[in-house]
Amino acid sequence: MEFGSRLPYEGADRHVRQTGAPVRCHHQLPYAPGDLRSPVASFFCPFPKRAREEEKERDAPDDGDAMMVEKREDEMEASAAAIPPPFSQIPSTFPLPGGFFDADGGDKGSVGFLELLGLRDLNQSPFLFELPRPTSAVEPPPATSDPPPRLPPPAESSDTANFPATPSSISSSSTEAAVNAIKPAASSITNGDEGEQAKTNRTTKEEEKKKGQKRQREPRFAFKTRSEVDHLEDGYRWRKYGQKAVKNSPYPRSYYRCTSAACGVKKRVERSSEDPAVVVTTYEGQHTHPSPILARGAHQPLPPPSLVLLEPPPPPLDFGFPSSVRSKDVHLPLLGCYLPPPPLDFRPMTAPQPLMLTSDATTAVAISGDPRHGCNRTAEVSIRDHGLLQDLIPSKIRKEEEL
DNA sequence: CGGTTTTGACCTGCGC
DNA sequence: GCGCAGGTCAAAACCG
Repeated sequence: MEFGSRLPYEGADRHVRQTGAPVRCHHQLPYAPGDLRSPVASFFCPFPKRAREEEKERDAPDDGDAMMVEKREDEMEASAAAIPPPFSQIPSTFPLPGGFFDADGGDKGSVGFLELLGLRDLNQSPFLFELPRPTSAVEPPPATSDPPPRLPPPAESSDTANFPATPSSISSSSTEAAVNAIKPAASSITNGDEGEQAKTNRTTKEEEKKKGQKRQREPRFAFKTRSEVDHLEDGYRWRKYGQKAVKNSPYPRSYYRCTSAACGVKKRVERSSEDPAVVVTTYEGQHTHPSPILARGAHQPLPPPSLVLLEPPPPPLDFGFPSSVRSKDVHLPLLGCYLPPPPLDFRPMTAPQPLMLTSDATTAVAISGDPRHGCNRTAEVSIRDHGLLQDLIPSKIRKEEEL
């Protein structure tokens, strides 16, 4: 049996399976998307090992920190579950009850989302977003779920919706592979003729092969969430298209694809073998449409997506909500919105820039870095737009940075 | 009946 | 070249 899914996983996934409906929770949300209380634990960029290796090569040999990060990423990818130190270092502790939000179970005291982002201690903050996409796109970490106090909703989404259907965003230097990877998928869905599409896909790959080009995956980003629910609500509808047992892990990995036509976004969901309470979700690609849920879920005319996520205003962190809430319904603030934004002006970074956070084409935030590398960039926060970052970063901080 | 999930088979990349 | 593991396909089953 290839699918070891009938084990512990079953229970956790039941919520989704029983309904047969779109993987989406309809329960009362313990918090609104973007709410600080959301359980996102940590982010990491699981982009292709190879790419990372290449990047690593380019990286200065003396960049120990960077190396460590990469290694961890590898490990992470190897077993999506492993929560390597790097992440454990992340201010993963959310001031929430029952450690629900405690990404790594550590107890480092209360830490706000911003702090989580590394703003608390820019010089040391180890964590967060890594956008290793060497040449191109940056992975906008979805600030997902968590609570980014304010996530850029699909609205900015206009971003989301307007994102050049993917490929372009992937970029400049991004290889054709990336583009091809997306187009085929999108078209297949659109035509409803997956069979042909699949063939097309393969054909494309073969062509790439002939050309001697290596197939490149779409930029991906992942995050961990402590939740009982495997599939976290993120504002989009997903269709499960596969499940595989994961080596060295009792938990299977599920593969989902965005149900929207022409949207080739995929995501993988799996539980950490080390900590079953942790769900690792990896997104690949970017949505080419607005969140279907926001579009229809509201009872009232929806404000611009961005606004939607912004409200209700995150209440003071009152972590006293019922335990029943825990993990039952985990809604991620439209992660899709964070998917690879249009080509950013990210000059080829020599080394992985740990803590790179981007919300859209014009926003980039290096939350941390290696001081030795002039990563003063670290604390370098360049906010050029009014997207996610602005919501995430207090104006005060921004001003300071700008000065 | 349309959409989603399940799941065995198949494809692909990678390490040895 | 071979084997393994990850990823995807697609037919059948399932569900509302």
